[in-house]
Amino acid sequence: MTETIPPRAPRPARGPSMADVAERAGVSTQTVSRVANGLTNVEPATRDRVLQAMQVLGYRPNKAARALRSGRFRNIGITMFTLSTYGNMRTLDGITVAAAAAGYSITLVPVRDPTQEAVSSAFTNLVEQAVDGIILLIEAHLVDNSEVELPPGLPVVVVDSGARADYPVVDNDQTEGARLATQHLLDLGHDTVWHVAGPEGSYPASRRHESWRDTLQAHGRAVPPLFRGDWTAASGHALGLEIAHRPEITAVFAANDAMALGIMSALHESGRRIPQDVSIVGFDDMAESDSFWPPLTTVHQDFDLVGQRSIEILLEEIEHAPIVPVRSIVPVRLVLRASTGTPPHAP
Amino acid sequence: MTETIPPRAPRPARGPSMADVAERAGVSTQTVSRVANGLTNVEPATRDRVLQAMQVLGYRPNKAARALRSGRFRNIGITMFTLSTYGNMRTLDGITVAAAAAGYSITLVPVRDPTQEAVSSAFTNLVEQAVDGIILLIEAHLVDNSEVELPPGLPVVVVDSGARADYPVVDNDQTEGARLATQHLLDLGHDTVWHVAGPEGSYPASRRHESWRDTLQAHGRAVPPLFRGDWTAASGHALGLEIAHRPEITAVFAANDAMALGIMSALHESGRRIPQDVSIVGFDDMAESDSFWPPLTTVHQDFDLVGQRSIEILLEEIEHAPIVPVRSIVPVRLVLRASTGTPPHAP
DNA sequence: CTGAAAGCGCTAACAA
DNA sequence: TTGTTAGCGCTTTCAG
Repeated sequence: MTETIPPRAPRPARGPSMADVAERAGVSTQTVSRVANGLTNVEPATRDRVLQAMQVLGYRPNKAARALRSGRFRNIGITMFTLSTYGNMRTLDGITVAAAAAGYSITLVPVRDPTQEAVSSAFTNLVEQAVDGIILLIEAHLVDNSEVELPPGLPVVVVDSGARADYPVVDNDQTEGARLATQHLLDLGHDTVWHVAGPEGSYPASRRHESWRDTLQAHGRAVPPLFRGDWTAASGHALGLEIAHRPEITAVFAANDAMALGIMSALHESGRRIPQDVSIVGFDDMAESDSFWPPLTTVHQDFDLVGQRSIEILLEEIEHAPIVPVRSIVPVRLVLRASTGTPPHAP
Repeated sequence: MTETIPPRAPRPARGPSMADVAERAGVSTQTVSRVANGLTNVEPATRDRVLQAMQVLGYRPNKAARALRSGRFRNIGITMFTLSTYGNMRTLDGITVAAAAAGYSITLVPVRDPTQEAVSSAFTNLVEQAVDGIILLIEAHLVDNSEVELPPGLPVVVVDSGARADYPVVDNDQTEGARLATQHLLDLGHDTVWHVAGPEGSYPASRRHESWRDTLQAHGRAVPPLFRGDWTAASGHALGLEIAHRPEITAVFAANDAMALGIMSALHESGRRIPQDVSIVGFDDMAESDSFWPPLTTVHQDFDLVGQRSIEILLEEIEHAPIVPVRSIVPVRLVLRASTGTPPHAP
């Protein structure tokens, strides 16, 4: 469907420079620089001539040269796995908006796989970008692994991969979230709670898993075997088919909303009622969760705040201080909707 | 929850330069440059000494200086509204991956509102970024408006805002998608099809709307009044409540999956059955649509391909040709699932 | 295989 | 208010 593009002469590599503008306006480059930077000590008449020359020539400042002089790029690098999960996408959104408000732009460096090699190579890549600081949003244990060398010499903030003590970290309160979810189901009268976890190697998945287990143990409840998903609704659906066959399962805590959706779909298919037969709690509070059927009880994460905090800490580092191991935990809350209820009577 | 960060001495602005490495290795900066760029004409022993010096000093190349010399940044700017819609997010993902494969990184410049001012100011911002080209992903009529000056002097590709003839455009086949959706419902035997549209000012929303209308007219069917949503599931839910009260509505084409989800949720709430009472078709084919209840019949968009095409065309422009008004339409397809069926018998 | 020189576009510091 | 000088870190060109 793409029409072919005829080959052409290469476009000229460079646009007009300050020198060109200066020549056309009959002033020095310095004066052009002053105008470009909005300094006031320029005769209005001169300024106008310069402005006009810029206009005519289509001048735009060369950021590379500026950065070369100043040593600053006003740009922040972000490493992340492809934006395929809701949480990552929303966090990126929050970071981008907060950065823009502070006058910084964002450079994305994707990581293909969660392998140590891919991560290390992304770090190398990142360090060679024109960035003043780095946000790591890869939510993998790998980051936690001290074998992985974090990018050196640059301010770094780690999001959602929290155990490293040597770097500042911003993290949702995974532990509290999973506790709230599990506790809620126990409070409704369920004997125990089953868990559909996120993939191995994911830091948030592990934290939610551990907190679910700890909460059950704290109440002296049996800890059922784990269901292992991969964050997708499809994986939730597959596991949900299994869950539907087991009448002893009356309460499920899914590690994210997409998997919860898949589970609910499998339960519907199998003729099991929600929440009369099985109660479900998710994690994320996607914009759509309120429109799931039934509306999903879930743990709300404040992604915008995560983004804001990350930028705040990173800019502090960039502009004032060397790396400081701050640890910022963003609170979560349980949103009660219709997917949870009291357990069915014993058969 | 954030521990306070004590004020510190500002971090040193610059890291070690090539000159530092050269001095430590006892060679010229030129040799260091050769090693840094992986050129082969360096004695292995020399190379090793240089590499070691880099290691010790923690050298990283200064991209600004490099860009200043080469006139190229290997960086692409993207303007978009905050990533709150599925389609935008997936397209960004596709673009990022395709760009990374070509050795380019991505700089994000968010646009707050769909006002002419905000868009223009984002363009200005973008032009001053260190980018070699620009992708406009703001899917608004504004872009189409020739009053809005597109960023001058830089290669540009416009995604999903297609009527401008003066710039290359990549667009999903909105028209064909809406036609497929509407036709499918008519083929099932529905007298007519109602439409829940996206927000005014959105280019894809308009195209889907027009194509829905045209398809009905081509079949000599009544064109019912429009329902107007804003892409969110919440807006779909609100309109769905109204739809549920109208037994004459048996077939609905929603302009995206999120709104379709909201509509379905409202229908469930109101005790209307899908598809026995009302059939629904969406647009997007979100990863989750297959797990909606019932699984959603929808129009699949190939976002990865959109990303690939955009990058392909933009790089062609950057590396070879001046701006060429290519127009690339990415095909869509209808995915049949369980939310559509024959109309109910007349009462 | 290695080095010296020049200059990319810009701005800080100084001079006029 | 305006101009001159120098140099940020790197790579291209030309010599050795």
